Amino acid sequence: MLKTKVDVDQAAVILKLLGDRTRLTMVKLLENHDCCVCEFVEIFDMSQPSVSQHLKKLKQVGIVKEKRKGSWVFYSLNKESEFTIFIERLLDEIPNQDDKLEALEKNGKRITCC
Amino acid sequence: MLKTKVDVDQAAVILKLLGDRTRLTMVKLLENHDCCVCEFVEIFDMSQPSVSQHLKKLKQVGIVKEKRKGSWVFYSLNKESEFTIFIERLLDEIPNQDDKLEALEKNGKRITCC
DNA sequence: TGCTTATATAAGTGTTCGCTTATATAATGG
DNA sequence: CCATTATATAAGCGAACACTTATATAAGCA
Repeated sequence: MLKTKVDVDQAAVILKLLGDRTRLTMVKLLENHDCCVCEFVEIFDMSQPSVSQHLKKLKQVGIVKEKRKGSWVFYSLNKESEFTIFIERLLDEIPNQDDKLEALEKNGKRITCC
Repeated sequence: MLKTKVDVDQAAVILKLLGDRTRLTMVKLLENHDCCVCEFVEIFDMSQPSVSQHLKKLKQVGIVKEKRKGSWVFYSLNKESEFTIFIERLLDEIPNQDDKLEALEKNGKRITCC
């Protein structure tokens, strides 16, 4: 049987993780694009360890997954999680953040990574 | 113009608040019923100050509102908040918690409050 | 008025959080 | 193999969090 609703405790865990400006923006960006760590470092103007730690938390509960390509590690939304529908509905309610990636593109910082 | 989406920063604040098992369950219960503080104390088996502090946080950002009736203070979902749609869509994704109120009712603890 | 019940606020405490710097690991290319 | 680049992990730290107990405020009632 397909589970249509997420348990309250599980939902609280997801919401707590997404209740952080940085992680919420990350996940919204990943809705439409795969991104590598160094791109997030640029976008959030944040140290690389800090970015890695945020991504690790998102990965631990299965919100995102990673794929290594050469020396880069690309992150993407995990579409097979039991929380996928819940998260996608949630992301529908917040505005697109792709302007942040476009800004990278203009600075040539998107291409150097990919 | 009606705002259909919630700003990322605002969304993060809401999600952080709802990213707590106790507060999320409270809000889900308030979706269908007004509740007073003492009922939450029973339901969550938690100290009265702790319950009051959770409700205060929810009130501060406008998620809930309060109305005094005699010596009791009843809390309800604030339907006029700019986050109302966002929150109601979110609550749609988690299961009804009314069994907790029904349990109170059976113990006669619901009536003594209302 | 004084007593009881309901709720709020204050203060203290251990835990979690998000960051930092330093270091380890992994892959690339000379 | 060595140097460089990308990423992960470890350790430390101040701030925020969720609780507690003690106390204050507010309403109801004898």
